[in-house]
Amino acid sequence: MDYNFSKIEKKWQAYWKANKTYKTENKSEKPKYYVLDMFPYPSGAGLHVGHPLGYIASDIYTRYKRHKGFNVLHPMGYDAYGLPAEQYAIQTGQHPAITTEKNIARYREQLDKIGFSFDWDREVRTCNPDYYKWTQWTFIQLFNHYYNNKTNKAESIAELVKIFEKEGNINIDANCSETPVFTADEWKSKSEKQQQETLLNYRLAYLSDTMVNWCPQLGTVLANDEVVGGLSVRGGYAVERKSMRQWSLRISAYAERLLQGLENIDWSDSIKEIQKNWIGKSIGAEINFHLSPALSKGERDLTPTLSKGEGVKPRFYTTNPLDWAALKDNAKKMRKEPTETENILWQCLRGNQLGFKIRRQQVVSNYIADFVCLSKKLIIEVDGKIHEQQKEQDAERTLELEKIGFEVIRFSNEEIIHNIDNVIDTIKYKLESKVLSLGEDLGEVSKALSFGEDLGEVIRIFTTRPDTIFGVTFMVLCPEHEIISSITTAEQKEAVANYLQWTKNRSERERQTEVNKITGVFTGAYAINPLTNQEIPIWISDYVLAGYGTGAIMAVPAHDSRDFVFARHFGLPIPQVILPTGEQAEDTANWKESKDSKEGTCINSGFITGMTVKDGIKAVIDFVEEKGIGKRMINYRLRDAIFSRQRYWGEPFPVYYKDGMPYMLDESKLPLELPAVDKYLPTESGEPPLARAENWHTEEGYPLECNTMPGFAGSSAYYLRYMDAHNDKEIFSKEANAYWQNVDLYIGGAEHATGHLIYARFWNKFLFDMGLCVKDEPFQKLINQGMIQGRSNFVYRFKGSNIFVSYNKVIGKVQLEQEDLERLGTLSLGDLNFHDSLPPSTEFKSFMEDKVQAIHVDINIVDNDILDIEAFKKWMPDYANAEFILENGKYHCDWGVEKMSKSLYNVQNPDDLVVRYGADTLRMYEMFLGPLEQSKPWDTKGIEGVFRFIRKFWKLYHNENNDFCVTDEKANPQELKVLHRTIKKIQDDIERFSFNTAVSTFMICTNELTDLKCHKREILQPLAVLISPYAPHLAEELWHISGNNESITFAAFPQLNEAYLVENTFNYPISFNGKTRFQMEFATDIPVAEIEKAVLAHPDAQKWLEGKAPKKVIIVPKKIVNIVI
RNA sequence: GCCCUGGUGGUGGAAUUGGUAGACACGCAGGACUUAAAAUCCUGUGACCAUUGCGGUCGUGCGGGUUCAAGUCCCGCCCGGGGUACCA
Repeated sequence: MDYNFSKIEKKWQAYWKANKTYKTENKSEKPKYYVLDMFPYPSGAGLHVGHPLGYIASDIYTRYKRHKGFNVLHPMGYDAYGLPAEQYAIQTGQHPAITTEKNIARYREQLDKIGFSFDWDREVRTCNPDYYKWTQWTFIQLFNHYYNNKTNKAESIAELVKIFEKEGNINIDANCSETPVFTADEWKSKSEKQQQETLLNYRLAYLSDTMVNWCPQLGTVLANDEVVGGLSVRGGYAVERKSMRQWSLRISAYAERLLQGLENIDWSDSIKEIQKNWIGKSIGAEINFHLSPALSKGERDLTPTLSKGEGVKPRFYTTNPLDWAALKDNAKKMRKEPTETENILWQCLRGNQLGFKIRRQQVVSNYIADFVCLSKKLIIEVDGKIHEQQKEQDAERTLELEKIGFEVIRFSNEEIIHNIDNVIDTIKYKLESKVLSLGEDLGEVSKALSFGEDLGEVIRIFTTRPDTIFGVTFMVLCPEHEIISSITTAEQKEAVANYLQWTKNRSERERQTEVNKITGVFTGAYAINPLTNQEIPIWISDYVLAGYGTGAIMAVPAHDSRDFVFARHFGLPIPQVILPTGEQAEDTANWKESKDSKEGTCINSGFITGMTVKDGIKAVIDFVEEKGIGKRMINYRLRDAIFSRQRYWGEPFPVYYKDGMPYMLDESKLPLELPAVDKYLPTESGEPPLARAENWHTEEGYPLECNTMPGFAGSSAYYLRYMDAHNDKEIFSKEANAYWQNVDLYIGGAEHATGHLIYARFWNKFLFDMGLCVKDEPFQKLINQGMIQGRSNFVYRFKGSNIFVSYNKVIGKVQLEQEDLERLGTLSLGDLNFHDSLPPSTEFKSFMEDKVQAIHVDINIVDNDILDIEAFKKWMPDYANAEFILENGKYHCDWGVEKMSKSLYNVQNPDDLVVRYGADTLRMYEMFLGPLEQSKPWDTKGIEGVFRFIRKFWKLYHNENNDFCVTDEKANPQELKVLHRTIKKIQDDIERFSFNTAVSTFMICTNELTDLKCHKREILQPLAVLISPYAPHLAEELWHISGNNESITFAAFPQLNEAYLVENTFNYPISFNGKTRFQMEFATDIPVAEIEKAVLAHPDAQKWLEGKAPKKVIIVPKKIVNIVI
């Protein structure tokens, strides 16, 4: 053969290996460039053609950058921990390390055959103790740090402890679990255990009881990104919610920085969007809704029934939450520091002395009454000296209080000091004689009923739409909400208990799949809308999630679809409060769904009526902040990452337990190696496999952690370790990191958007905070290669027979012959006359669809959609006696694009293709398929074209006898133009990662040079460098036989000389009203006016003008001439 | 549902800034070479009309719009792929 690719490729692969051509140094005069691939999990199946797609692209870019004079770091390694190897170990008893080792060897062999320029000296394997030592080390650092909101970075726990010792935690603003305020003294009086417990609230790696995704089949918990639709991503097993004591990483502390960081990195919009959604920032407000007082705990029996007594439902309270919030501090202060006269009077009134319960400094409406008897609605005011100055205000106040049914009596300071007995008598008389009208009577209130104060029982809700607060008609709590037990009324107790039980037993999957099922229960309690003072019923439903916001919502049925269906189902009112732009208010009874409009005007909304949604939101938040009943709040959906796995094949935690508290091993004890176990299964008591290990404790005898780390632990900082892969003193040296900085180009699948790509950014930001790495984003540019889909082939079999019919006869494109019909005689084909009904009719097609069955057929026995009938018969025993109805003597298959999968018989293995066409052809073909980022079907038939091209390229350098024939003859301008046009285009294309068009460019260039019969060194030597990133073996061979002794790897990229590209003439398309009609060639420097003259004079132009004068002539130099008629 | 993407011949795709739509390749058809096959080379290949020749009409998912000019920009839909989901 002319071009012996297998000999050439083996030769140069051996050369590169022997000469360590791709070994990269950490010190160089050259500028650095870091190209990284997402390292693979070495599965037993080996690589398929989808795998190397990204590796080829990154390898091309790497080689290109080397030609451009960069020192390029391009490493590879293995994400070696993982479930498949462990599952295999459980089944076979073989240690997962052995399986992994074997799979890695296979991967390496496959990778080597494709000619990648990885620096294998830097290889990492996450399961290697030298590597996971630093995973463990980083975990210790996470444990020893907390997130300081004031400085917005991670800081040392040791420093935090110092602050606790000095001033407690009052001044600490940390991103931590909920922790009560304590003083320095309180801190010091805590036991060691208590202190450790408190510190766990702060640590970035912390142990806590968490609701986790427990997967019984896998016997482990899973992170949120490992669960989709209630099923595990690996294996598709059911996942349930369960509370377990687990390690978590406080990634939520970094939510804002993870979000902001997206602004400055060059990633695709779609992947940024996925991360933004995953982080899920929502800006809104937390607002306190007070419980309706009469239903506060323990006082239900004392319920006042001021208004129409509807059973136990109260309709009265002395003030509203707003005023209470505003005045409570004053009231309390005034109680503590009474004036002299107030005190004298109080001593006579207190403790039921008069037979009536009197309270002092009670908030009534928006005033603080000095004394009040609620059961008789009597207020007693003591007027000090200032009364003289504010008589008017006091009169007004009296009037207001009378309006709401109170009587006010006043005494002066003098009266009380000099005539206290008289004052008491007056009061007593008033109280005894006062008779309230029916329904107004508050009844006898014997126990202390501090209305205002007990309004302090609040439920905090989170909303992003505070502007809709006037449309709230009920509140919904998540079933886990802790307040439920204390607010549920006796009547509702049973119903609530039943509902809570039901939700508990409902699986996460059921909950998610039965979204349309509306369920809920009324607690019997009411809350007060702080803006309207209306009471709203409090419901419980599992459509409110415990993990988000406060686990409680204010329901706005008119403007939230979930609240809407809930309100409809339970018959709750639906008032409209937002008018979407351009709409009229309507009766919500006629609505089919809510109007969740983000734009519009507030209506029926008190003081925000008429405002836009945007202004309304601001106004309400300002209002609640001012009143101290709510505040601006930002919520993130991002949850802390659960970091424990109850599995064997993962990094052991460097953790031991003392007195039930976790402690970190000393760094000198690292790595803590994975111990041997007898079985890779949980123990009988349900402990993780590590509990089976012997001597799994420290030298002092403290037990070691039995969980292992999850898959993302080892992949979160591997890009940093590559910089200094063999450093046994530190995770990487400062110098190495200072030189390599971060990854310039990262290529990998988009499926890691919410897993690895978030965790790695978090991990990196933490190391950045520690001052270990210099960049706070790990991956500057990210490209997600598209999936390579499979192209499946189908054959059609007549149902109930073993007769296969060729594709075009199924769709009716080719007629069924008389003999075909005879062969099908036993299979009734009905009345259709096929000879007359052709060409294909939909009728025919649907008829046939009913008669035949599509069967997947192995793509390896199909060539160009033509089935190899003999191979098919041998393929499966069932088909040994298959009969065929052919077209033109061939069996044509149908085809379709599906995912690449063994079960669909459409898997392509790169090794076969390398054997048949060579690595260079495979590399170029994978690029030629289409844009890197786009998903596309793998179709082998196109590979022939690339193979032809490569041989044609080879022939530029060789004559008919396959002898090297490059000459030193001077190149002519035409040849130089071809070369430099190619240089320009190839460079442009690589820079914008458009590898498919680059391959086309090589083809065009080769076709042109072939036509020119060009065999000149001046052209062909630079051309070899140009193609070297794509077809490195071919290029290396041509480079050497052209007389070079060094590897082509570091040859300078050909310099573009624009001078060769200058065109003297341009062939103008002449268009009329935008439609191109003919062409005319003009010199590029000719004046526009002359072009116009010449064009209009052209006979063809005259034809199109039809004698009319052109309205306008547009001439864009070197682009187009357009004549408007 | 929401968000992101994409939709161009029989197929993969090209058209980078609004300026000749379909480059390049596959496939297909015809031809050359050959005893034959493979390989190689040449010609044609968006659809429709015309075909003796010149040629003409339509055409980038659909419907509008902006412009001298739209695959490309704007508005409204339809369909495929991916992400996400009671996230308030």
